[in-house]
Amino acid sequence: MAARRFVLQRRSGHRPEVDFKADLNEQQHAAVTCGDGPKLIIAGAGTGKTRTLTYRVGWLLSQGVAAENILLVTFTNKAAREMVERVRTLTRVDNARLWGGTFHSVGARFLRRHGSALGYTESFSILDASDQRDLLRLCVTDVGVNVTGRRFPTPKVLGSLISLHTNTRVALEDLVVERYPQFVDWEEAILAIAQRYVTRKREANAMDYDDLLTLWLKLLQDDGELRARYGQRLRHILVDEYQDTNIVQGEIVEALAEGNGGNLMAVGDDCQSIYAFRGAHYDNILRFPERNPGTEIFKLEVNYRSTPEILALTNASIACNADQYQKELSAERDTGMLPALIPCNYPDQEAGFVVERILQLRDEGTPLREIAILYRAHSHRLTVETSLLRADIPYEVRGGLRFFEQAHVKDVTAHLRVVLNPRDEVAFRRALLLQQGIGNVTANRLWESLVAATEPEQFLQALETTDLAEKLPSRARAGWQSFVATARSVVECLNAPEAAVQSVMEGGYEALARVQFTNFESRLEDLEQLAIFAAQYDTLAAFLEELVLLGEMYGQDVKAGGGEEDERPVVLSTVHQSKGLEWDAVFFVHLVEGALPSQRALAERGGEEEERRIFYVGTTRARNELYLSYPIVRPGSGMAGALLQQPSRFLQEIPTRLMEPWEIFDAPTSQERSPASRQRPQAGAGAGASAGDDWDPNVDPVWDDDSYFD
DNA sequence: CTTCATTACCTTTTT
DNA sequence: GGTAATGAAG
Repeated sequence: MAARRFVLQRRSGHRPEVDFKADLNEQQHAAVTCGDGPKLIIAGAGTGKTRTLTYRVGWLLSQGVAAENILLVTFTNKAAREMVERVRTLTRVDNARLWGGTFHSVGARFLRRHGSALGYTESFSILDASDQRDLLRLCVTDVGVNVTGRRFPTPKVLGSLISLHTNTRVALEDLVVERYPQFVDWEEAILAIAQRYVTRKREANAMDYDDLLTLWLKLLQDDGELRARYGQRLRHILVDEYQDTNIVQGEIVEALAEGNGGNLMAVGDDCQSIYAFRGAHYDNILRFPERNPGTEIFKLEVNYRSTPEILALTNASIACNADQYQKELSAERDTGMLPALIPCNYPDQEAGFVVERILQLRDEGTPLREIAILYRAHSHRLTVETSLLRADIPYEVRGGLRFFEQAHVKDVTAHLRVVLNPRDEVAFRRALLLQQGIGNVTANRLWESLVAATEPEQFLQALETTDLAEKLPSRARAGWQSFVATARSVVECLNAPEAAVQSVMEGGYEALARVQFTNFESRLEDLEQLAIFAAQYDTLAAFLEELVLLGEMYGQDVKAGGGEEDERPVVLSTVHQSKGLEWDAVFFVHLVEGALPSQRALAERGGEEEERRIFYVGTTRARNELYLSYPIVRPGSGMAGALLQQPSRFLQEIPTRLMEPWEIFDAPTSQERSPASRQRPQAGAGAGASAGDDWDPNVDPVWDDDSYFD
């Protein structure tokens, strides 16, 4: 039979038609079209960093570089997706083969392929923070410290200690002395636990977040051939948000670049480095030129995002930091309103202001989705959230517990994990302990007498052939059988994640959830969502990996009713989570000493500078309007305990002409006229503040001369 | 051995 | 409002 010939066009070789000259300013164009070798792009806030990176990828493609020869590492998955999407629309090239993602997700991909050299199988588990705690708890038992009597660090503290140690390479002993001097007596035990933890992870065929980086680096360092192979393949390495990389990440990209002739482009803004707490290494960006000889530096200094007024304020603020690349951001946009400074008497008044002003903005035509409320720490959002709820303004909270990290989601996925990776003791125990009549001791016995297995079918066989069932105490038998039955049904679903989730639910978890949780309805809804989410994936393995590494779905997203039906809500977010985003109007709340800068951060080296950068990142999110507010009184519990707070030093150090002070007055409502219904926090006698209806002269800032803060 | 109740201690930021 | 350690009852 004669076949008809059908020629597929090679789309990846297709030359995109993009007018690089017209689309970019001079600085951007220079960075986008530069040649080979190490490059450092210092991109100020709002200067088109994403655009530049996107066009750089487009440029490389237009020069005939194949998509699979480009590695694009970004800080969040969201940034990665956005970037890939923008490249696609820009070049209309199929770039599915572009390697892109966070360090952790790229590391996981690498280790799935090459982890066997370190004794891992392809289906190793990834431990999140709570798995890490569970495993550490076992290690504490292993080491056999007597934790009664004297205080011993909790698994959580141990976890953060170990993590900081791996990410900063500071010796554990020193970290204990520096950060937890109260535990110096336990130094020996802590070291033993840390060692045990490493062993335990290997035995469990599991890696924590940090392993995804350190083991990746280890393979690259140990195996020159591998390094060369990846260098060959990844001809162009682009790293976003370089200021937030840590030592390990820095060495990973340098190791990769060693194999590709130093073709490494780092993009970032040292002024936006705000992740020191998890080991971000400021020197990575500051000393990049030293570490990579021949580095060409580009600066993007034209700000397209904010009004000149907002930019003047942010420039003035960040100028107070000494150690940085010199750059002067210039505004491109037309003039707008001065940033507003809003001193409030107490948190409720601050929240009232935010709500009232948001309603005005909405009336004036700013959609809610173009408004954000930012704060330093999650706890600062509470009063604002309550007021939004009362005013019926839809809002969305970014952050909090991630979807995957909620107990009920982890319970379900533990069943899937242990089937996929039968050496995962953490998952095994978690799933088994849910059963009635099985506790710690029984779970231990079962684990120990189980024939070691690495494959799902093998595991199932071990579960079924083992004569454990007869030896179990009678109260534990039903639970064990139920566990085995669920495992059996999950094994059937290795290529059907949705069905796997459902079989765990039907295998008894739904019934358990109804009994265990008071809010079981919303939890069951979550799990339905989980099943729907799972349906997108072909295999259990892919599903689980996406969940733990790309888990940007948040479970606590609160959406108040009201408003227009499909009106996208106001965003409430920590500054950290707002990184890379922008809004027309930004309310930066709770700007008091102790909150921003936070008390604890100030105790650390470089703490004040880091906090100032947080202030900088927050304020630079605003396009048109910026509202800086703070409550003066912190209400204590009841009548006593109220405290006066100082406005943040980051407000005080800004020249006053760069802000416009707003005065807040309470319009008495009918409710408030009746003295019995007053709900204001009462200030303590010693605080010198009272909470009457009238403007209190003790709290009222004085608006004369040049200072608002005397 | 398991399970449940009670207590103290938090809470900076996250892949 | 959440977690972790502890103790007592079944």
